[in-house]
Amino acid sequence: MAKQNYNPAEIEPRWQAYWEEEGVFRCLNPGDAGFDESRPKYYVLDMFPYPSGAGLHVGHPEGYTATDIMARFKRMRGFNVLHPMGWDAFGLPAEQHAIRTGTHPAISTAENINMFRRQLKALGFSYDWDREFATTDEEYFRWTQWIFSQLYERGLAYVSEVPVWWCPEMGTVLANEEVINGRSERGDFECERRPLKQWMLRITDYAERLLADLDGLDWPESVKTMQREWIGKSEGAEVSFQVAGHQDAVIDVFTTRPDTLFGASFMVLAPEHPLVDQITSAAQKDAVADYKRMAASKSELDRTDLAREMSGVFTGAYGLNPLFAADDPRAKLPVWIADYVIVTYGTGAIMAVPAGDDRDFRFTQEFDLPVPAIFAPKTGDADRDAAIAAGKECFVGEAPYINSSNAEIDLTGKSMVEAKKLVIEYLSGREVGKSKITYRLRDWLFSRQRYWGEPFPVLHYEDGSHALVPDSDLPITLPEVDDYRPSGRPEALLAKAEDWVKTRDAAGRECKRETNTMPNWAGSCWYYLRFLDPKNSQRFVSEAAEKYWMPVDLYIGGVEHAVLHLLYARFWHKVLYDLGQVHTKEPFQKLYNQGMILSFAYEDERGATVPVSDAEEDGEAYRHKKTGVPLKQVVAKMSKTLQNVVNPDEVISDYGADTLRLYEMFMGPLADAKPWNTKDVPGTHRFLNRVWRLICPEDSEQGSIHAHLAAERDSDADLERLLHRCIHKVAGDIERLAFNTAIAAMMNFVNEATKAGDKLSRSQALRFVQCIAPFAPHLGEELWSRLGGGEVLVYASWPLVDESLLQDDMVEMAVQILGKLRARIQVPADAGEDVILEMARAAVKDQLAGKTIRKEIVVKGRLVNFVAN
RNA sequence: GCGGAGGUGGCGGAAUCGGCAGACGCAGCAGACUUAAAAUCUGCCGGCCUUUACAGGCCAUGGGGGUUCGAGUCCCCCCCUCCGCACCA
Repeated sequence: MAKQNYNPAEIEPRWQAYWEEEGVFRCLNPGDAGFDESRPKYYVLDMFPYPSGAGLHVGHPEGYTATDIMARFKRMRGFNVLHPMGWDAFGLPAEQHAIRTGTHPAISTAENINMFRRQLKALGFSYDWDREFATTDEEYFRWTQWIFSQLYERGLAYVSEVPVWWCPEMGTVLANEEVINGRSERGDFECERRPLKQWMLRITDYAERLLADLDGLDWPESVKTMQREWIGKSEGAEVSFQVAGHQDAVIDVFTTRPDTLFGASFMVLAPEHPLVDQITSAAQKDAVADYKRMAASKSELDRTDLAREMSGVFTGAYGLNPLFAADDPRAKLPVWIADYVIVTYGTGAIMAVPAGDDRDFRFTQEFDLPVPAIFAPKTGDADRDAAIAAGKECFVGEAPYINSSNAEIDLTGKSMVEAKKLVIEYLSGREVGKSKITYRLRDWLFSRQRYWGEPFPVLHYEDGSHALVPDSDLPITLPEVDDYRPSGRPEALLAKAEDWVKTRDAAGRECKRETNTMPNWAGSCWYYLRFLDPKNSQRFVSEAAEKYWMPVDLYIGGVEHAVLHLLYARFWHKVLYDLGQVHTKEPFQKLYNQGMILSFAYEDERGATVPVSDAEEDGEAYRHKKTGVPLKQVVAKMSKTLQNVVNPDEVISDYGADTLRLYEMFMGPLADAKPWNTKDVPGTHRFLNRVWRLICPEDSEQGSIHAHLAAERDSDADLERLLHRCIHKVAGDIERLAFNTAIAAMMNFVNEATKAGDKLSRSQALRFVQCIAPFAPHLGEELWSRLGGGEVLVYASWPLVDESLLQDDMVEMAVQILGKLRARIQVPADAGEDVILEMARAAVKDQLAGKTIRKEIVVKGRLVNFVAN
């Protein structure tokens, strides 16, 4: 028999095979034979990956290890745990690969999934693989199409011709959320606005609920803030302005500050505003046309550049302030067009109040327009106050009103809230205004012109009408095409499949299939529901499974999905809730974002990147191995260009999966970004080795353990105390996702147990092994089995903690004088204040000599502080 | 500009409720074992100063002020880093 030490390459595949063969992680549903409904449930979910051709990188196992520890811990705590994994497999990369190689996306996707599955299994994650599916499976996207039909029937899906983002490089349109500063979020390609006929989803109908329901969620505040900002609710008023000399023209504006209407001195329309041509005077016609042309040619980036100067042109028309009579000189407001007003927000027109708005004020400075003062603030800066009251500076906020009255209302002395109310009441009474809520959120542009996505279950007729494909005909599958290359025109790729497009409806009428496909986000909008009941052919999920498992108790993934995926999924979920298909208003009760794993990279003096393999440490500095030039160490995202990518397969082959899992959890807090340090990995591996040697003799025969662990005997009291503390600390830390400190606690125990030699008892060894098993499950099972722990460790219940053992009989306390440490004393844990004080005084007798004690502070178990001088 | 998170040894980080700053790990130093090395084990390991030693003192959590017997933690001002939003009326 071969002698062996800790050998992950041998034990890890063995236990993985065992788990799989025995179906250890199979998770039962209500109604299944053997399902125990007395146990509480726990649904712990990873954001499922897009299976790219590059395989797993070290960022993936970070979140996956965290959820796996939680899943394993909750199982040991007696929960029914649902911990599934699947594939977000529609998307552009597979299609681009197809363009390059001619391989059908379905084939490369299947290959990538196989690679990902193999890599994930090598990490020992406790997924119920029986529930695995890909969004590209017909039996899955059948229901994605079905949900679309539900949206359609509720009037939440519609076709509209609106200006949308078209990305020529990707050959598709994109949603607002996918375009940042006029460039695509994926790939960073230039995009342009084009009016195109597209499918839209009415997410704006849910804006208020998407906003309000954030409050009840246990999510990172930063993500909630991002969603709130994206929804962008603002409360104010809509005000209608007559246009002098144009009976049929009314300019509606949206304002959050109706109380400043008395200070309106001009108006601004977006250059694209539909009224511009109608109201422009003959004299201004050319100037306006020129300006419109200029604004249209500007890229989105130029238009949103804050630093640039304000531009605009007078239209020659005048709006009339509804607070004043038409012949009152204060009523007449020149109407300008300017590109600082954007057509897609509010009504695309504003009333300009330079005394109360910084942008409007800057505009008056640019074009030398008057600034009627409406505020007289007391900011404490007398010069500034005077300038504001004189209309020489603007003031944004709440301040006492001046010059704000007409024959019927007077804002003098009113608060902002009162003033807003007064003005809105005045306007409503005359039907020239009303209170109004505006959202920044736009409807979701839901169609793409690409191949590798879900087809729409929609038929088009010659007369321009369209209808849904009946549910019984779902799924609509993708046709075969020869050529995946985009045409360069905004035209759907599926249009090339003419035989597929031309079809007949159930009644035999000729019609054409919708040729757009759904965006990548569609599949991830409801996958968490399908995991509950993935094989159901009658419903997208059974009622019983949905009622039992929802909501997701813990959802871990990257912060990059803060707005897109998480907002879209919440929207669909709420629609399903309204349809009575799910019973919770929100899908994800607790959300947690893991931080990005960064890596060191090296730059020479010119800032050029040097491959990590060419850098060497030279004392405190770094230099190039070959040329010797000094290098600077930087922390950066892992990338091919920086040549600092760490490959998880290599880490596993060098140290094993347990070491990789443990290292990623030990690096630092889960939520933080942190650099991968190759030199630290052996440290965690050493720790696992120490755990091994604590239980197995060096060069042991297979399956052997230390002689003193072979039979049960009395446990050493000190070690028992340390063990209880360790178990308690680890359990608490897992609950709060503080895995780094949990590991530190286990290291402490192992250090102490190692020093204690053969005092460790079999029972203690078994309990410690249970404690470490969620982190290093293969090592855990192996040692559990060698110690004779019985059945598989996965379902052994978490060791009990005796609260009374968490504290020592004697505790060390600090003795301070004026807050400075002067001595330490050992006192019985249950000692009274008198006893403690007596011992403390004795301990610092010399330092107290000649001083008067003014006050004595005792914090039991911590310290004594003498206020003495 | 607005909003959010953060700044602690040579490095990653700990300090959960205002109570002994630096747990745990890495790197480093010294020693044991070894013919030697690796591996392993033990000890030391924030800075400055006093001291033969034992010990002891002072400073220290980005900077400055404050509250408190006591502040990494609370309050005010400032600096820096990262993230999000960005003419949103």
